[in-house]
Amino acid sequence: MSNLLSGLNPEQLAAVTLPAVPALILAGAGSGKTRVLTTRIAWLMSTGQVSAHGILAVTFTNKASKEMLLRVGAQIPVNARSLWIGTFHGLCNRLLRMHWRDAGLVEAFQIMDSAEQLALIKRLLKALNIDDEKYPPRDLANYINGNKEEGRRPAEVEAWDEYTGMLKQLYEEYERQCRREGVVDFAELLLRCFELLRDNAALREHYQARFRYILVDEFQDTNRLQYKWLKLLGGGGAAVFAVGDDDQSIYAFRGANVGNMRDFEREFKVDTLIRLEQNYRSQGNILDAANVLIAHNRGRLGKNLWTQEAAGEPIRVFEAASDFEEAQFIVEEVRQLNREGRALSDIALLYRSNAQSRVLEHALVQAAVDYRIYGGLRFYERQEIKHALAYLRLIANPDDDNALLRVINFPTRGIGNRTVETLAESARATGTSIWQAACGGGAGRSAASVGRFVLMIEGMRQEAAGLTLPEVVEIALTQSGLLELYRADKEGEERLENLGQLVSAAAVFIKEYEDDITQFLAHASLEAGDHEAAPGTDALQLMTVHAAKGLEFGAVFITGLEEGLFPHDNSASTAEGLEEERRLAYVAITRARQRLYITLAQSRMLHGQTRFSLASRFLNEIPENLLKWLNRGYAPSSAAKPLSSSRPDHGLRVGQNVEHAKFGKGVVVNYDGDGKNVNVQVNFGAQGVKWLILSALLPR
DNA sequence: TCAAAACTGATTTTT
DNA sequence: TCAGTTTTGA
Repeated sequence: MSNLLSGLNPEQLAAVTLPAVPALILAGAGSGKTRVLTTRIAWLMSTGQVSAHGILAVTFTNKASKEMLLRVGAQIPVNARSLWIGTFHGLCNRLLRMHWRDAGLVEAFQIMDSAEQLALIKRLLKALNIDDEKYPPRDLANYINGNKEEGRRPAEVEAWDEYTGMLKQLYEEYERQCRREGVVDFAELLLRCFELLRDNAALREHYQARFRYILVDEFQDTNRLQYKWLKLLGGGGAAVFAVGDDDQSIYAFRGANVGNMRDFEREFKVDTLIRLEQNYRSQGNILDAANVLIAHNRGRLGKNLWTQEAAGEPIRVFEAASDFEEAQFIVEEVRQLNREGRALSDIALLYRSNAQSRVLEHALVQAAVDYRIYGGLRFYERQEIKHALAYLRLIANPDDDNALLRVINFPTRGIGNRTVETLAESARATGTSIWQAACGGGAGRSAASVGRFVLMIEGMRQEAAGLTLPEVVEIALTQSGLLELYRADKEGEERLENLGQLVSAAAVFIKEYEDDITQFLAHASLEAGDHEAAPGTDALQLMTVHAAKGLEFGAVFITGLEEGLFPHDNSASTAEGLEEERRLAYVAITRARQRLYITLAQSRMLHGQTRFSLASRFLNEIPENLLKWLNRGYAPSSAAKPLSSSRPDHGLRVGQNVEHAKFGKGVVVNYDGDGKNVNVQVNFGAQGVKWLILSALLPR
């Protein structure tokens, strides 16, 4: 055990060895958060305070829960089955599978991903003859998910006019349809599990008595429903150990509520708040910059990172004339770093929005620098995989309309749109699934084709009964004609390969978990596979700042540090939005170990137009003594061209820097008029974009 | 039934 | 600008 605890700093040690009371651990970036979490689990078990059976550890991503399990396992022998470590959704799925009857679900309930949820909504609107321009499917999905994440069923939803009344009604219809099909969406997993525990005293007390220790990772990212779920489960006096960092809360837009941290302190009567402020990642200047920047936010729980490391290098700043030039600079610098011996995989290019990657990629391709982008298609999201899974879903639960519609005519088997619509209508009329309608005949002219499809699925189901999961997958691939289809397709080679991998995945699954189709499908829905760089190859890492959270690199480039882009225009108008942008910048800075670059461009191509902007206020918030400007006083180059070739005599130029007595520094975006009456549009960054008369401006 | 043409909207995203 | 979606037309 001394072994287990050795090397921990005093705060880490205090957190790891806390008694069985609710505690909030404020864990700064790079402060050894995961180590504290895993060591606490190992310590609790090795000291005999609790067995694996009594511990529940919750994370947000599969990646995090896998890592946690791995690292606990490295410290102490564990039985992965009795130790419940998983994502909120994964754990709720586990509980609902065990108690499906009490939860009011069908045994083989299927999990819809976001795309499937949207497809179901579109279908619903069509069936109900609702104008999808007045009620956009996306908005409706947000409305439904939003309500579920607040714990509200249709009955609890407020409606005050025709429009909101319709939304409420559609929410009801949506639920009815989900029930008919035996499917649940992601939010439903959480809400249904919450309600199960809330309404079933015996079950609630059972699990409250079982999980005496609950550990939560990334607590600042929890939404209201997840918080309520934790409160319910920990309500029996469990020691809830919440680890989080309010300064790294960057997911408010998807329902994360930082306020949960304060609520937790109050409602769980936390009197042990531990701050992990020693940073083991970044050098001094980088940490200083991060600390000063984040200090501009209000209402923080408060934290100041420090390090034993030296100050290190200053932060390098490069202001380019254009996004193109910014990319050129970065590529040159990356090559230089690489020549100096830094692996490409230890260098990251971070950006606020995905659109920025285009120019960077272009420059990288030209310079033949290997790179990887985070955020492509994941394994289980591939078309051929989705098709294969749809057949498996029909085997497990034929009432799943999404699955049926996806493959009833794929590969094509003479069941056209018309026929499908007839089936859907008759299903609608009788309140059943499309499968039921297909079984009942009445498909008009194409009755024969539909009948063959039904027989094929029935055949698969019967055969599946006696086979192992990988065998069932193979049957589905063969009998559906998917394999044949892709074999005939000269570009189907990669798809065939992926389908082969699906069979392997099924084989791995039954070894690690269970030989059960539904469980495998749940696994596929909850864990769509990762889309990060394939290990092995040394490649430069490109990603959004959001995607970089939790990662670290020797050298980091934060690009596009401009007003309007970072902070983004869409967020800068509210105090909360702006503070979240600042936290995002904080996350970006704290990714770097030794070297940090901040780059910006005076002009940038956006939505097909050249935009001129000023340096980000975040850059101005970093003290000058921490920065090293690589090209201060740089004159705008040819990228800034006059609007018209016939240059007016006032000498104004789009992209020109100007100054205003009240609004300060700005950049000319546009102008209008000639001679004496010239109006100029100026982008003043944080002060906004304004139209002014020329005489109000001074050139700079 | 498919491909071309027209249209639209563009911040961040895991489960 | 450009990618994704929907409409149109042969």
